[in-house]
Amino acid sequence: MAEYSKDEIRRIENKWRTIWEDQQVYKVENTSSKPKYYVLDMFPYPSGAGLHVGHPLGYIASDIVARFKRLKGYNVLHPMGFDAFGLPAEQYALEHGIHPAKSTAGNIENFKRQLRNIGFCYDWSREVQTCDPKYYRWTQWIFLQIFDSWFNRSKGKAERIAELINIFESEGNKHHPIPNPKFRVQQFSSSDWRAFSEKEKQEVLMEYRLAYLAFTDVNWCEALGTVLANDEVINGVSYRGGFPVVKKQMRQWSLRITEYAERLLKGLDEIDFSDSMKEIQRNWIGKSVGCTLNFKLVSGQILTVFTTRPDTIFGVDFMVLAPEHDLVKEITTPAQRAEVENYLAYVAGRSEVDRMAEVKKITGAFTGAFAINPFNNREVPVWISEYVLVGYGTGAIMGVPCGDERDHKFAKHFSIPITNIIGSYYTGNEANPTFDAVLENSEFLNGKVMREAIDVVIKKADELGVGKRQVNYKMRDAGWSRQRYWGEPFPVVFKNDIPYPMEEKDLPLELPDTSDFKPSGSGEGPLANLKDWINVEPGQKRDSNTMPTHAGAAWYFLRFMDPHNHKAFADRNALDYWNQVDVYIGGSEHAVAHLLYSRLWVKILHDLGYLNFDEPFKKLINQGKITGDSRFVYRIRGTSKFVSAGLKDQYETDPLRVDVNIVNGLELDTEAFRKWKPDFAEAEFILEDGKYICGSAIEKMSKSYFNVVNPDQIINDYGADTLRMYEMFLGPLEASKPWSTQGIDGVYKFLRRFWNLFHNQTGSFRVSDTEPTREELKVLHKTLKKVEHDMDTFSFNTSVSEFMICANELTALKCNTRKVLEPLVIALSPFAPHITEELWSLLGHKGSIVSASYPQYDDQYLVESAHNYPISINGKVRAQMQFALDMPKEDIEKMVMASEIVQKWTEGKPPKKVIVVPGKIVNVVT
RNA sequence: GCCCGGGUGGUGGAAUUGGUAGACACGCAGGACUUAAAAUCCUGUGGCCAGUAAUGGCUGUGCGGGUUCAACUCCCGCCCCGGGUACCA
Repeated sequence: MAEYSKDEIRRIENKWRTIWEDQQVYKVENTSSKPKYYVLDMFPYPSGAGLHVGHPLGYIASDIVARFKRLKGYNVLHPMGFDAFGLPAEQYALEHGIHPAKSTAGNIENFKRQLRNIGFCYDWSREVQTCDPKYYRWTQWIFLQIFDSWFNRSKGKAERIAELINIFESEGNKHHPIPNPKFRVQQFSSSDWRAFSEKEKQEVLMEYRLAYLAFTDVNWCEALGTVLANDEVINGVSYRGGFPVVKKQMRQWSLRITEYAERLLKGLDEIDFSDSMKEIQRNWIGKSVGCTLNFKLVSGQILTVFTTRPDTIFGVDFMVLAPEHDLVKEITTPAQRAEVENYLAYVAGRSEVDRMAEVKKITGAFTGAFAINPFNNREVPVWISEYVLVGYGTGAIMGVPCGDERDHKFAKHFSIPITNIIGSYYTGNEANPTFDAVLENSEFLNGKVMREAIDVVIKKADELGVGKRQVNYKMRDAGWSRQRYWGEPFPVVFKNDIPYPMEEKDLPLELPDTSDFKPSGSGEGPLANLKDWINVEPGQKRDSNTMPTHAGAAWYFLRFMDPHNHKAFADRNALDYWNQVDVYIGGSEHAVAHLLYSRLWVKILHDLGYLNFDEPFKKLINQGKITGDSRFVYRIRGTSKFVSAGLKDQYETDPLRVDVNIVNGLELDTEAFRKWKPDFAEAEFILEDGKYICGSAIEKMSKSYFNVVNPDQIINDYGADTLRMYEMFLGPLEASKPWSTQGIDGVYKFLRRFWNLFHNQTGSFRVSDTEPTREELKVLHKTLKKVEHDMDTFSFNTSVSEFMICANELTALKCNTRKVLEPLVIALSPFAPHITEELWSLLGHKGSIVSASYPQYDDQYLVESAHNYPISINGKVRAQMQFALDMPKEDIEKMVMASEIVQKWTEGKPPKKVIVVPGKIVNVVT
């Protein structure tokens, strides 16, 4: 009947895609007697460029897991949606005048078409789009819940603002100090609280809210007209477009993620993320344990520093304040005023980029003030320098040049004398941050090892009342306002400059339709241009900003559980049933932002009682990037002659990227090249060995590098099953690798060979009902065991190899018995769903293979026949030696040797079994 | 600089986590089929040496040491590549 040809593949794949859709084969219910399993992909941002072969890598892996788990009897949630708000659509609108809603919808359609072609088992009835008002109604609702909560430090969890108000009314804030030490009110009693005006009360509450409005230093990007999050700024420029970014004070929404720093850190121990991912998050949170120390200044003020190394207290030779530190103006002596002001002017004139570029540059100014070391009353000079940051710790440090590299350079540069407290550990040339030195010149610490002295000093400081234990975090609160149009509006109304939450019944606050997306420029968002919308009624205004894309993405995995609910973000039963995402697959580029915000939102929702879990993702897999493999041609300067790569050094050439699709390996299709662009129609070539050889480079896959390979093309040439298996075959899921079609034929040949097992030479379907031989069963069970094992470790590349071996062996055995082939069809179906559906129906089954159950392997077929020999130790049979049947006789001596060795090392612990192959002990089971 | 990964044939990559390194696939070479080519199938394929041959020997997992009966795997030192981070006290 049919050969596994291009036409047949197309017929089979189209047929099954249609059946899957028409019969809603992948629809999943929220109620089931089966155990649940939740497999999730990081939903894509639907860019205009469409999918390239790099995108589906993770989707294919998760699809395999989802199909496998389904066959294993789980009720599997495997949804897909779109992270559809975002900057690129808005930039596109500014440049082309096409409304983001329109371009986004078009892009989503294209993505869905491409995804459909790969044969994923998504339950599309659960699709969500973050820009859909029915969706972002709940993004806004959750935001309001966060707005309506505060972090109770004594309980370590979020609570409702109403509870905080109760506390204030009964006891003021003595047990719950204001998180911000600079707020104008710090302590208030219950009667103070009652005496506050409404505005004052709201201002105080704002200092506690987990979503709050405050003047903060933000990353302002003039070119984009918006504020960027820290993770959207790379090396001082915007991650999109590479525009300069400056610090600016603006009234912004922020999420008080810092309150959750400790729980976010602790939670990492309970979830299965890769070491590198956990490490990135830990670094981002940046916990450091140390203490504060108070230095009295000669002029009377108290200067508090934070240090992780109180053990070096006797090595303090100077103090440094951040230039922006509050004390600077106050303590500067008249003699130093000019120098300090000069320096402040210099610092103010430096942009983020300058500072980034010149991190190593040493600058500073002496204030003229002196601080008194509380432990030995030594007076040390107080300096200011930009290497001390206002935002971290107390904005001031104690300088210990012998132990800290930056302090050392600073001391050398300004000729400050250096005290050595670590003896020979300090050479005089560079600082040594060791913990192991025995302290010298350190009075009561002399003779102590540094790491042990830390606690001694903290205790002593506490006794003397000059310091206390302190934990600091690098992480900042998350800026949550964007001066953009294409995002979720904030569901609040300002009255008297105080934001009040909108009522739930009035949600969603829909994004107004407009064609004016231009930022207002002043720092207000484009929504400020829409006066009717902004001004609700006299004295009542809306927020002109919108939320960042992270908002919609911070909880979408919850919405998938119950996507059409009008009454809640998801029904409680559905949330309890689906619970955590069992496996989350996506790129490591979301290591900090998305994954931290998702974890934060889930923790808050958990604290407020909406969820019974407080980590969203049980296991995270980071699929590697598939990089592009670019090709270059070399044009001789000023001509239209192109020289082959091996000869290019003989000429003066310019490299040009050429479309990878007209290069075969490294050999350029010169005809196709002439047709590629009109400029090259007249191209001439200098060949080597009759071929034009291109240069190559591995770089990211990008349209502008002409190295994009579109999956549609591969599917057209080989079919989706080949694409799926080939992407898995390419290498370990988590490894990055360049895309290359070298080898795709091997996968294609495997599928054809597999197909041919079921067909005779003329292409007719022919499967026998004869009993399988032991050898055939061995091949079957070996494959089933290997593949099932690989599922646990996500080693799909070796599974594909195993299937290839299996097909080769069964072909050699001329196996065509149903009892072997049918289980294999099921086992292969997660990898190659189309071909297996077709074979499944040819085998006479009605309905989709998804309702089949996964075959269990049986170890009895895998046991090797072997000779068992007893080993006597001290006259008693203590162990069995197992030998392969075909072991030659001359290896007997080696056996004896081996058993002697065994006796030698198992004193008292005789092994149960020793497995030997010629000349070697393979395994000793004790 | 610091913190994570990683380095295995011509290529992508296997190796049950300390047990016959190089599975599987690509590529290449040879053969079969064909008038020919493509496709397909079969055989060989880390390197060096010996042998007509079957085969045998040596060597071999970035470099240098070490532990072990046994090391790609563990330990110490170094080199290189990829990712994260960047004055965080």
